[in-house]
Amino acid sequence: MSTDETQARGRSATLSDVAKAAGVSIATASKALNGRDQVRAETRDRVLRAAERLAFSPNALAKGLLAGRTGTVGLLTSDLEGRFSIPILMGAEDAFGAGKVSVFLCDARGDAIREQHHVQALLSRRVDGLIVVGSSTDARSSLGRDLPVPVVYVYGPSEDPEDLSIVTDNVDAGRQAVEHLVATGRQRIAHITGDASYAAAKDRAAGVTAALADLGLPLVGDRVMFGSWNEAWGRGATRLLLERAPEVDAIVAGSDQIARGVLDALHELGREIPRDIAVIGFDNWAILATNSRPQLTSVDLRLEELGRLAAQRLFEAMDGDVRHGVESLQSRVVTRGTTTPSN
Amino acid sequence: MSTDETQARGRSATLSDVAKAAGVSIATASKALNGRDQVRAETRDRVLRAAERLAFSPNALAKGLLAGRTGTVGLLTSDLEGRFSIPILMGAEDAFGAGKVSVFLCDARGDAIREQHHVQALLSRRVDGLIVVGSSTDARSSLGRDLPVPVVYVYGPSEDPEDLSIVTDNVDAGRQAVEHLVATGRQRIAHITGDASYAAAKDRAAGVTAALADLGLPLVGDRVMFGSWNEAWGRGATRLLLERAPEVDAIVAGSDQIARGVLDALHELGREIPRDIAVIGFDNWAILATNSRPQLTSVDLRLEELGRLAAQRLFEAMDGDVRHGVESLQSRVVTRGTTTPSN
DNA sequence: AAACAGACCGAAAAGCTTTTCGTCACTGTA
DNA sequence: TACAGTGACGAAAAGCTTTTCGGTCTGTTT
Repeated sequence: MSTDETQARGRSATLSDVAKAAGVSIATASKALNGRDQVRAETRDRVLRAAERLAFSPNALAKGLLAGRTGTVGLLTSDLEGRFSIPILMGAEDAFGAGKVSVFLCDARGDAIREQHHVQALLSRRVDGLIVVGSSTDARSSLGRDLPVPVVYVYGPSEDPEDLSIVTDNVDAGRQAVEHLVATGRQRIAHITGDASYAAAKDRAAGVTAALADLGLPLVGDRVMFGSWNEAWGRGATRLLLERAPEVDAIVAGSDQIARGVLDALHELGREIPRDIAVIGFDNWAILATNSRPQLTSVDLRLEELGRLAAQRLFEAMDGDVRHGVESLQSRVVTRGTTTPSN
Repeated sequence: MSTDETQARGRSATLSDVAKAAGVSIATASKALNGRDQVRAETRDRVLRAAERLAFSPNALAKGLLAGRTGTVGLLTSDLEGRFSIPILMGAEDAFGAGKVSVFLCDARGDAIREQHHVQALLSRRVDGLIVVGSSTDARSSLGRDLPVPVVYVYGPSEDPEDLSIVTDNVDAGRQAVEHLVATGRQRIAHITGDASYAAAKDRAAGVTAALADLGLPLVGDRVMFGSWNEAWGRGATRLLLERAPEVDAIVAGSDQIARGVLDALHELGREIPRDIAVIGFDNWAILATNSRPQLTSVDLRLEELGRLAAQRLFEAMDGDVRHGVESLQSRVVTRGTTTPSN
């Protein structure tokens, strides 16, 4: 068949191909496809059909080159497991609107040089903004003030107060854990948590002790039990705790992992949960929380919401509305079987 | 100070700015920066210094527009947890070489429409290729044969044998699990696994039964115990199994999650691990495997390697060396305390 | 009939880089 | 002296889209 589809084989169709196929100029084709007026309905139709037929998809590179905006952002993480990054990515995708903005995900693996490398690559790709996900809630070094695009730090704040950081309020999270336990009738509360060198451990512990003090309740075991972020510590600490303070009727575990260890030890020691003793964790990590016996009540740090807010702030910053400092989000308790005798 | 850095405020420097600052033409500046010859050493030096001073970073959009290659690939996933995607992403990043290629990560969340949307967005961004990560090892529908860029399916294969898929050999994985148990002295082996509608469950079970048959060993419990992919099933199935066949001395669990449930139940029933009974899982998911008591021996599905290979195949396909069909990778047993009385 | 308005469309520039090819000056040679 | 050859550099095109502005054509008004 003789055809005027002169589009080269393999190359995807260009606007010029569409225009030729529809028998109009490039300018008219562009206007027709972008819903501009100044195009007769019949002409627009012809162009749209041609575009459809050729599977035309406008070249975002050319568009970005022209507009100065690429509709892409970089998400820089060091979170090897994707435990934080993925929910944050999803929240960001939601906020941006699917398809409107695409996200470059880069994993620096904790290596500053690799991170610098990635930043360079992202800037040369002309991302419209950068989201930096911390590997912990501890403050991390800033990417610097002189980047040509806005940056939002998430989960772990930047050390530079001039930067904008979006974090979960971990002190409040600790407080909420205690308040939930008290609301479900507990009075003798202990706290087993992770490595004291982590801000997450310190902050949650501060919230726990402050809430207990406010309520006039003791911290059972006399002090916060700092240790490591794993199940083994949860088990060991629980055994120690029950020896020293067998009257304990609730344990705030510093993470869901620790909580799993706590539950394990409690089972072994013959305590029934939640009748004899309640347990609450942090992170609300489904794989851990919904598979324990009973299912684990946990403080959800609202990572998707963090991502959504970060994306929104990034948008605002692109439009010139730049903010500074740390913005905190409240966490929220997700109630399951370890604190309430549901099913 | 009077300056010839006429680069507009805020806009990042362009090659034209550099050329002006160095007092040469754009063409010469380009050649100097890209190591082309036909540039005098002194001139090259001047250009390099100017570029440094202006923090010049070449616009990848313009380069991509010209070259027809963008140095970007799309990674399309439906794996909400990032459990498969992140290791695969990291493997791919490794293979591409950090900074040379950037990865768009898109999560379709199991929604075909959203997926189509993302594919469109990626194509309009002119990615050089696509990696599709399945949400399970079951075959998934193909993106189609008429895409303008090569596609590699990872973890779960495409239904279309014309596509290239890179997967772990789950039958072999099941076989390896049995062989490891036998090598460590077990003879009475049972298999508790997930939902029989999943290819992963069926394949691993096939490998287990085939290996047992080859070795002339019985499948303890008489049949594969299919159920669900969670700890509760692992616990329940273990209790059932020990009632029916108390002589069992090893359990192949269909996943690390199930294995955790198995371990839990075995503890409750007073069996000592690995003295009385050994347990092996699949996935080698660190958070589960290294936190159990004892630590869990598991079959590693080598996701990073999968990602690396996918990236490599994608590269080859970009260069015209297109392959078809399913390429299988062997898994590998990671030995820990539930099969060998180490520490 | 002449001028005008309005609707529709096309030419061209801008955005940035790479590459090709042409230009220029200079050196060595016939 | 004239010429070819060479080394260094610049002009310009290509890659694709959007937008502005000017042009054409039809129909209307005085």
